[in-house]
Amino acid sequence: MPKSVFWDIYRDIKANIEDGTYAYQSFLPSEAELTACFACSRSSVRRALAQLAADGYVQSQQGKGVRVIRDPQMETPHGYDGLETFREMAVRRGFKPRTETLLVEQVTASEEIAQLTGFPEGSTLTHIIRKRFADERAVGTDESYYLTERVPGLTAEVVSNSIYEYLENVLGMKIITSKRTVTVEGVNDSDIANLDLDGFNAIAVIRGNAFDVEGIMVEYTETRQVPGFFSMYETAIRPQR
Amino acid sequence: MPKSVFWDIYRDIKANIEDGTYAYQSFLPSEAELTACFACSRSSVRRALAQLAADGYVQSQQGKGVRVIRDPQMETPHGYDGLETFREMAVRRGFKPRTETLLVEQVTASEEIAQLTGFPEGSTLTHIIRKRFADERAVGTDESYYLTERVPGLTAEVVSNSIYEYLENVLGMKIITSKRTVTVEGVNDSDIANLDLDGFNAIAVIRGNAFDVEGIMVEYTETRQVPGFFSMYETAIRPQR
DNA sequence: AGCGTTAACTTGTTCGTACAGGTTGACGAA
DNA sequence: TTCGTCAACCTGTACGAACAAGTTAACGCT
Repeated sequence: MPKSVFWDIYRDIKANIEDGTYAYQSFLPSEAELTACFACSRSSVRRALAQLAADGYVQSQQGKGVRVIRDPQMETPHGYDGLETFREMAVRRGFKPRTETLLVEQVTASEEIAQLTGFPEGSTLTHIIRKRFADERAVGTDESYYLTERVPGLTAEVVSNSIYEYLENVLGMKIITSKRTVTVEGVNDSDIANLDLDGFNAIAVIRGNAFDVEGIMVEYTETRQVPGFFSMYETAIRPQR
Repeated sequence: MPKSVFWDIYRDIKANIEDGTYAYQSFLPSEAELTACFACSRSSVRRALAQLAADGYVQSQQGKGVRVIRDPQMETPHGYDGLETFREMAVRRGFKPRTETLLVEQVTASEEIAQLTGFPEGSTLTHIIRKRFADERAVGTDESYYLTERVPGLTAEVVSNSIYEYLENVLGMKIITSKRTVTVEGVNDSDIANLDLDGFNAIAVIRGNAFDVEGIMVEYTETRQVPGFFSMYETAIRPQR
């Protein structure tokens, strides 16, 4: 269900921060006041506040209160995972995005592929390579392996649109957890052959795994993006252990 | 206090995942069993599980259970914020780390600096520029502004060691929330002058703010690191709203 | 005036309970 | 056998209560 008490509170407070009702550096009403205001339990209020803190909107201090630490004028909104989609990035920067599918094939995971992707050796995988264009400039490549057993029907036609939408809307599958490693590396021969590097000789490399609702790893992706076409946002909270 | 029930449970389960007692893809004991096992309330167990999920160790599925989605053989451990410190990176890769302080000065925030850093115009700031060496190769620069009022005593001597340790141990200050943006950009004149780029013409740029216990922004940092000397790890969980 | 105590707030942690909702396998009717 | 029902598990959400611990300002004593 997309509705629950604490998410309503979360959205409400978040909106008030973004429109300036709760100003940057000011204190939110106390948990007791919010509890009364929303006519719910303190637990629900606290859960909403915890989510807001994880998203970098507020920070609470024992004995004092909960302070707004997000200035809507300064900060750009990002998706839940902080990683800007190629399409989002392109649109935001005023480029026309286009995706070209270079390869769609079924493979059996060799030891080498298993080592690279983390899939068990011998798995049947769908191997996909795509190229990203912004105003017809090749700015990135995307090489993915999907577990065919759980993600069937990935054809060239399907892949040319959004794979994410296919998973969500057609297969009714949801990605719950994603793990990613970001590095910056020198270009390789494929990059030189495939991308309009515009003279650059280093690129952003994002390698990641994705897990479905059952906790099965269904995707391994390696995305390589030209400088200027990669951006990532993150909020980190120091644990109190 | 660094000890509380749910952190104990968190650590215990985490250790069992990392040493293989709870195997990759297996289910944890049910919340009821864990509650009995740890002789505590279900709430505490659930809080520990929530933290483990946020850290990419487990994923729960309603009606079934909590599955281990971390393979200790595959994945490298990172700090709480996923961003590898320069020192950590150097040590891990077998390089000898060294930090050189290029500048320590007090400045008053001009409109330009205010715009860049997010500090209020007119604030007194400590401006620091440092250079990072790995085996005597200049692989990164670090330009920071600290709010002098809250972070006093930043001299060249102090800065040549770890600023973080100075904040924590000498000033007794803690950074609670950090916000960061990561991009890959073409090199500028300073990079060319200061760094041993080894032919590379693009670098990782990490811009970030840090907030202390009071929720006051006390630091703005821009870190620029040569390709091969930057790595970041992240786990993202899709919200269920 | 200066200073320590205290009372009244705040958030942090833990407990217990109840019910909603998803999953699975056992059971019985067709 | 086949299929639907249901009971017995599981996690998800929400409530309420109690106490610990940090902060602040008012108060009263010196």
